[in-house]
Amino acid sequence: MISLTNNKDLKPEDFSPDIKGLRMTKQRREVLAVILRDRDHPTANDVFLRAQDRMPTISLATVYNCLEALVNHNIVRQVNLDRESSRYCPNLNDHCHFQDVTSGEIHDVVFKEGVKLEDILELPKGTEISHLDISLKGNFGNK
Amino acid sequence: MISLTNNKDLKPEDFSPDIKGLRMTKQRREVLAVILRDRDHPTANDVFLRAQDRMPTISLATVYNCLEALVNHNIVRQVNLDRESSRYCPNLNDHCHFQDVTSGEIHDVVFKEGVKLEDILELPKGTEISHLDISLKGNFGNK
DNA sequence: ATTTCGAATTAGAATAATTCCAAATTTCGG
DNA sequence: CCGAAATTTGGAATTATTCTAATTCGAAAT
Repeated sequence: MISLTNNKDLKPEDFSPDIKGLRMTKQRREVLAVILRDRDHPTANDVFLRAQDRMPTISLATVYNCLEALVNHNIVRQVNLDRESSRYCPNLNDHCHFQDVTSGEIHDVVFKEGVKLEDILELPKGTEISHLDISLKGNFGNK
Repeated sequence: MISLTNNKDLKPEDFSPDIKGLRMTKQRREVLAVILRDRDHPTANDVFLRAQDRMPTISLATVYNCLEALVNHNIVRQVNLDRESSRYCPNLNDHCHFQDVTSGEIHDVVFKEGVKLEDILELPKGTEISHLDISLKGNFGNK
């Protein structure tokens, strides 16, 4: 099994035919490879342009289809910041996103050890959280 | 001065000519009145439809313009959930948004007393947060 | 009151991201 | 290998939002 969180130099051929029950077509493999290669939170169009290098016939619609499939199967995360185009992120660990206002770059940010949402939010009894999205904007410190 | 956070029954005429340095035109007053009246996080189009009741000549473009002005002057907050249309919220206190998956309703949620972000996030030294957005989805408890 | 002039409003066109569609192709199970 | 089902494809359609250019408004100065 391939680690989905820590591979820098994968090639499309490296992926086994299926991942998490999702049929891995050539296109899906390539789209996933692009997202795993440059972990810079690309938009669908970014992914499209990069995928074209190795697969000149791929279409933008297919990239959208592939991204949707990958997101639905929890292989890739969709990141929405304000009204901008969606971006895609292969980091499946719990984390949130910090957009640096000067560089535009998006950084993954993790919670401190042991933090639980119930501890910080005033939620009525019986609330069940299925999705959580935290995004920040500002000047990202020297990492 | 009018409280912007706790008025249920305002009429457009109640607003003084300017709020926070923003010139209050008829349309801006009406748009603001709509948002203060029904605090259900309406979209721009919702606001447009409601504003038309009292002001049949108002245009959708104007509603967008007014909303932008109100948001830029921190009189109203813009709320973005996933890729859906923006919604607008007159609650200016620190809070986040919980969308109930069954009803679709959006609830304001506040932080527990004394919670600071620096306490819960692993941020590099020197980071300055200018904007923060937290949104949740799931089943909202019995409030 | 009237004039002036920048700001605001308006209707409609334009844009951009995303989704839809229908046809062609590929894949999988038998 | 065959047929059904899924996927890909290019282009059209959709939708939220922004832009544009013309008109109107409104406050301040005359």
